[in-house]
Amino acid sequence: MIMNAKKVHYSRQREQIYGYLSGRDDHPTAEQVYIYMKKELPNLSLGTVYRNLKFLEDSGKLRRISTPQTAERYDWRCENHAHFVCRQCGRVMDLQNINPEAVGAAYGVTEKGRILFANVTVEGICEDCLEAEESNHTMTAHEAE
Amino acid sequence: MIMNAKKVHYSRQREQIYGYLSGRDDHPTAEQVYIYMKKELPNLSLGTVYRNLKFLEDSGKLRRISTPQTAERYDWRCENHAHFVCRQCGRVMDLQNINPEAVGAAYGVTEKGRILFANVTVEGICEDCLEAEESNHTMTAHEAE
DNA sequence: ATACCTGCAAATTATTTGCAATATA
DNA sequence: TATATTGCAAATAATTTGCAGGTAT
Repeated sequence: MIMNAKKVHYSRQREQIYGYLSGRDDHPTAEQVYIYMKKELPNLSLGTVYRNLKFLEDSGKLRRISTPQTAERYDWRCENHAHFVCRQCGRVMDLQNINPEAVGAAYGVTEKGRILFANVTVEGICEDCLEAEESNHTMTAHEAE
Repeated sequence: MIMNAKKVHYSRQREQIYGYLSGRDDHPTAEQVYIYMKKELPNLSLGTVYRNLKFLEDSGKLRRISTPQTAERYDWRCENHAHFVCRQCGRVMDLQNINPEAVGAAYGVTEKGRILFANVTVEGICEDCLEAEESNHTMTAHEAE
């Protein structure tokens, strides 16, 4: 049976949350969005942020990315693309686009299921953290393990 | 300065948790491990399960895998390999092994950071869920969106 | 004997949800 | 006016942690 599609009302909160996210390349968490937006909308609530992030995700305007860290991050670039995550500082950087079917083929998806998306996240230590670590070592000598 | 390495004591809990995980190919969550282990060790506590999973992960005997679902899953296969996750039933299946450097190269890691690991997860609907969905459709006619 | 580990319960963290009030269509 | 959306606070879910007692070395 036809589900009566609920009509979407405009909301300034939703607009601004999307506006904040779009264009940036640093994949903020819900909390980060909240803290920033609070400056412009002082009585914004965290629940509203979560609700709108989910709404925007469901309507295909945002993508949620799960990293080995706890909190989810949000990305306005919706084409399927890879990420690099620094294990030290947690930064998430964009890499190239991905063809999910191709990834499935490359890594041996054998069954006849439907492929919708491929999550490719390269983990490591970013250049900056690596440098910081090195200069740290030269100063304090060797650490044991 | 040399950190006095703490010596590891044997514990039956740790042994059995690892024993339970190793060999299986369905990637249980901490809760699932707990529920099962409880049968053999009736006064096992969930905290102990978490502590040991983390211990085993840190000592390189288990790998933790983050899927789009909430709870973390644990995998005794530690070589870097890809997974297929069904968005419907949540099942996680093993795919082929991965060379993290190769993935980095393939998707354009440009900076000189260190590459440690690559997370490749193909998302989709598995064969079983697809069939269930289809037989459902033939019975109940079309759904609108 | 010492230090690691456990069970238990309370604490944290991330996210979701019920509800009355408010804004949009 | 009807209903989507909000703010607030309470509720969940997943995981972590402090502590007192138990266990391995």
